Amino acid sequence: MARPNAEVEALLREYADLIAITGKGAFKQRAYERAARAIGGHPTDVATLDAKRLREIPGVGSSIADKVEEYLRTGRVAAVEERRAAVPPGVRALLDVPTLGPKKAMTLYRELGVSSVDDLSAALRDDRLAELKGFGPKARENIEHGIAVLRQSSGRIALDAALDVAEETVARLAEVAGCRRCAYAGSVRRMKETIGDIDILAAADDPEPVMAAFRALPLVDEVVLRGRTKTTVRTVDGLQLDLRVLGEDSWGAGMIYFTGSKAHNIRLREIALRKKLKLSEYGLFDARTGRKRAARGEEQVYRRLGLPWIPPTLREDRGEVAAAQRDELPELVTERDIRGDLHSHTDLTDGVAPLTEMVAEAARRGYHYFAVTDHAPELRMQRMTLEKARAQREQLRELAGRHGRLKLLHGTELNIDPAGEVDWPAEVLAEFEIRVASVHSHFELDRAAQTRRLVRACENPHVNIIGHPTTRKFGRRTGIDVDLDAVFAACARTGTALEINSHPNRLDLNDEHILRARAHGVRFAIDSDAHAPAHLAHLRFGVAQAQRGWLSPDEVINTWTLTRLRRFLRKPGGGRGS
DNA sequence: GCCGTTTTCGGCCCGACTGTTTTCAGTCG
Repeated sequence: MARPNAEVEALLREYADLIAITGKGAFKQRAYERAARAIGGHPTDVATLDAKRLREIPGVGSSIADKVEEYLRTGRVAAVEERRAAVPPGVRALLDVPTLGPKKAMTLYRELGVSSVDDLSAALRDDRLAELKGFGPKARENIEHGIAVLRQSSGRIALDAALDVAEETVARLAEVAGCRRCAYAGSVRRMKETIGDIDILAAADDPEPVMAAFRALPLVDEVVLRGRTKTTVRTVDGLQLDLRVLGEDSWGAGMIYFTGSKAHNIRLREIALRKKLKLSEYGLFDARTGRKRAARGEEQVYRRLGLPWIPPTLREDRGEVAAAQRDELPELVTERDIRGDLHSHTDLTDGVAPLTEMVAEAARRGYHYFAVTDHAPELRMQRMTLEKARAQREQLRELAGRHGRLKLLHGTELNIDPAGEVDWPAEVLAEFEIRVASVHSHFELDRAAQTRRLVRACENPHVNIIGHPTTRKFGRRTGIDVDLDAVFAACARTGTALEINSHPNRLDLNDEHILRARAHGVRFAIDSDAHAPAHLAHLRFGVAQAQRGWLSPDEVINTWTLTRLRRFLRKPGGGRGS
C-alpha cells in the first residue's frame, strides 16, 4: 500500500514501542526508533537494497537489516510477531494518549487489564485508576484531557495518509477494463487538513467490474454497503472508502457533486435554481424540460452557471462563489511558484540526512534557493554549538555553486523561550542569513503570556519567520492559547513572516488562521521543516493549505526572487542582517 | 541494537517539567 520505506518505518516503530512497553532495553528501543526514522527518510526504496546496502543506512546494523529483509521477503517479522503476542494492540494504542507513555500503559494493562482507550475511559469513569501508584488526581486529569484531544481527531486521518490510500486506489481501479475515468474527490481533493472518509469516482458503462475490483482491494477489511453504483468499504485501519460509478457523460457534474463541500454545492444549486436550472450529480438540467445543459466537464457546468471554474481548495463556501460571480477569484499560489524552502534540518541536529543530501534534493527539485536552519543551542537535546553552526556555514560555502542556479542560505531555527527571547546574542544572530524562531516548550502558559512571548519574538530585529506558530500537532496537542490577531498584527508591523509549516501532522498555520492573518497584511513562508530529503515533498500540503487560505504568490516570500527575499530578510532595525 | 581518531566494549541526545514516589520516575521535546 504505502511506500516500502514507510511500511518498514511503521513496523520498526511498532517494534520499538513494544520493546518499551514490555520494559527493559531502553537503548534497544532507541536503536529501533533511530533506524525507523533513518529508513523512513531514506531517499532510495529499501525494497531495492540488499543486506549490505541496508547496513549502509545510518542506525541500521546487521540485526535490523535482517529484519527488514525478512519483512520485504515474507511480509512479516517473527520477532515482531512474538512481541505482538505478548502485548494486545490496544495497549500500544494507549501511547497515543498524551501524557501516557510505555510505563504507565503497561501498569494500566497489568494492574487493571486496560487494553484500549475505551477501557481506559471506563476505568477513569469508575475511578479505578485512583488505586494505582503514580496515578494521582492531576495525572488522572491529564489522561482525561489527553483522551479528549485524541478523540477530537479520531475517526479522521492526516491528509498525507489519506492521499496515499486515495492515489493507490485510483491507480488500481483505473486499470480495470471498462473503467474510462477514475479520480478521488471529496475532502481529499479539497486537501482538507484531516480526512474522515475517502470518496472515489469512476466512469464506466458497466459499474460492476469496477465495483468488484474495489471490493477485492487488499486494504479492504469489510464491505459495508454494496449497491449497483455505490459501494462503501472499511479498510483494515478503520478508514471508510466510498466508490461511486457514473456514466462518462456525467463526469464533470459528478466530480463537482462528490468533491463538495456540501455547502459549496448548495450555493451552486441556488444559482442553478435562479437560472431555472437543476443541478445534480448527473448534470445540470433545464428545470422545466429536463433537458441536459452541461455535465461532461466541471468547467462546462460552472460556465453554464455563469461562473469560472473554481479550484477545489476554495470550495468551502467561504465566499468563493460570490467572488467567482464578480470574477474576483484569487490567483492561487501553486507548488510551481515556490522558488525555495526556508526551513530545513540536517543530521547536525535532529535531521536524518547530511547537509550534502539535503542540498542535493533541493537542487533536484529545481529550487533557486534553499535555507538550512538547524536548531540553535537552547534546545539542549540537539547539542548545537556556535562552533558547529559556523563549521556548517563553511561547509555550505564549499557547496555553493555546485548545483547550478541553487543558492544556499545559512539559517537557524531559534527557540522562543517563555519570555520571548531567543538563543544567541544579536551579533551572532547577524551572522546568519535567515532566522526562523519557534516555540518548542512551555505550551501551558496563559494566553496573555503566550501572546507577549510571540509578539516579543516578532519584535526581535533578527527574527524573520515565526515557525509553526500555534505548535498544534494532529492528535497530540491543540496548540497554545494565544491571541493570534495580536501576533498577526505584530508580524505585519515588524516585517516578520508567518510560517505555513507543511508537515502533514502540523499544517500550522492552518487555512482558517491564514485567512485571518492575511487580513492583517502579513507575509507567509510555506516551508517543509524537512528532517530528511523525502520531506521536502511535504511542501505540497503546505501549498494546499495556503490555497485554502486564498493566498496568491505575492503574499508568499518564498515565491519571490532571491534579491527581493534578501531585502525582506533585512528587517527594519535588523542591523547588518546579511 | 548500533557504533567506533575513546574502536569489539561500554557508551548511547540531554535537560526540564510534573506530579507525587519524601528522593525520583515518567514523559516530552
